[in-house]
Order: sequence, then C-alpha cells, then structure tokens
Amino acid sequence: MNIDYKKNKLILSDVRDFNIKHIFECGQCFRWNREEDGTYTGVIQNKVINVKQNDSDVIINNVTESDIDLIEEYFDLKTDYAEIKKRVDTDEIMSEAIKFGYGIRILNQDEWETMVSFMISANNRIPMIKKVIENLSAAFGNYIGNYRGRDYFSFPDAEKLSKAKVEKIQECKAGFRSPRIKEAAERFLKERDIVYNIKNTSYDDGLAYLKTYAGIGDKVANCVLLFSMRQFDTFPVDVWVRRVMQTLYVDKTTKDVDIRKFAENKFGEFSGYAQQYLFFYARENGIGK
DNA sequence: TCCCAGGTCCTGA
DNA sequence: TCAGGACATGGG
Repeated sequence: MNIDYKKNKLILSDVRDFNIKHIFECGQCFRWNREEDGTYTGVIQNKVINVKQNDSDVIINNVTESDIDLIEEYFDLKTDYAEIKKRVDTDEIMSEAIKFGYGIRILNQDEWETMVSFMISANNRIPMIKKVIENLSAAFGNYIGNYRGRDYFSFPDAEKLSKAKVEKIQECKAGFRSPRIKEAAERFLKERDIVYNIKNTSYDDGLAYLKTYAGIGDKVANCVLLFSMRQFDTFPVDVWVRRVMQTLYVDKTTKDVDIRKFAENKFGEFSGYAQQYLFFYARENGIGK
C-alpha cells in the first residue's frame, strides 16, 4: 500500500482487505453515512471526512497532510488482515463469513465516544442509535462546518454532557439511558486517565472497570474494549451474534457469557475480528431470524 | 395493539 | 446465581 497527499486528499493505492461498505456497516461505528455517490462521510475528532473507494484505491477527502498518522491509526492500516483471516479461518462457516466481509477492518475509535455510543445501543435499533448520537452531537458538540450541504458536529465531550440537564439529554431521544449518560460523563471527567490507560492494561481489569459504570454491562463493555481499546481477544455477544452462534456452533440454551467464552477460547487473540466477520455475515443475511 | 431492538438493572426466589 | 420484568422510543 502507498499513501500520497494531494490537495486535501490522502490517496491510498493498492490497498488490500479494505472495503468501505464492510468497514462502515459492520456495526462498529455509528457516525458514518453513505452518500448518494457511494462514498461515506463521517466525523473523526473535529474533522469531517469523506471516504471514496475505487477497487484498490481509497481516497480520503477533506484532510490535511498532517492527518496521515490519524488516518493510519483510525483505519488500522498497519495491521495485516491477511494474517488475521488465516488465523480466524477455522471452519467452513468462518470461511464463508470472511469471504462475505473480506474488507472489514476494526476502526480505532475514541474511548469516550465508544462508551456513550454503546450505552445508547442497549435495547435499541441501529438507525435509532445513529439518530440519538447525531442529536447529542448537534446539541452538545462543537459545530465543525458544512459539508455537501449538511452541518456536522463533533461528538460531545464529557465536560459538556456532565453539565447538561437530564431533560436536555432526553430531548435527544436517549430515553432511559439519559441519566446514565450524564452520570458516566461526571465520572469520566474524574477518571479520564484510567479510561485512556485501559488499552495498556489487561482485558480482565478493563472489563471489570467498565462494568462499574451504570449502563455498561458485559456486552457494552466488550464492545468498548474491542472498538476503542484494542483488546482483540474479546467476543461481544449481541442478539445477532447470539443467533448465528446458536444456529451454527452451540445449542439454543447457551447463555451469552458462555457463548462469549466459547468463542474466546476458539479464536483466542483474534476473537474480536471473528466476531465482526460473523456479525456482518449474520446481519446482512438475516441468519437465525 | 403488540413485538422487538448490537442490554442493563433490579427484584425475589 | 438466576429467571422475569421494567425501561424510552419508534418502526413494522
């Protein structure tokens, strides 16, 4: 892969194991939207970024040259996905799932944003989760600018949310999660360093810590660990993963935590990648539904 | 009207 | 420990 910079664009050429639909629609992120021309626009930190793909060329629009490191980190460009696929390709089911979602990459997202986003995901639908996050950003984030006729806002920081009235959070349609979001913001302000250090600590310690937040249970904690803390030996189990696992691997009575442990045992340090291939495969094909 | 959604929390055995 | 219900909100 090569990276060139030209006029607000980063051009990645000869990119392998990279597909924008797979990356942005495999359920790991909520702020990327497909444009009419097939490109995706989203927000990273305080930047609006548009991503276009032509086969093995990927064009990252609306950036400066100094954003190279950020982009490499965010899109996990230094990870060898060919190797990961080899390690996760344990049976025919996984082969099928990997073939289907061949261009999935696990994004390296911000811890705070991921914590709140997945708190919102509890007992909610993906379109609604996206809407609530957009509402919160518009209400409490900073205005970034207009891009292709739409206004964009940064994800609200903890300070702003900690000061917000619960009713105002509720107006963003966060429902019963509203007081939990405010509480999490208050705590995060004091414990920011602990949270940002979880990527350097053990999976077990990180999991235990995250679950002490109201609104973060086993599933959400594992998503946060996987999508923002580079803990890849975790296998979050949601309704889709539960269905596909119960259909294809374990019996119908197996509980979520036991499904997770079964998979973590099977896929080891690559569990998170396996989970993403399976989630995308199950959801796009309605497996178990 | 009822059911359910990338769950979590609380309660009562 | 563990099943069962509540929880905001909106779409099917």
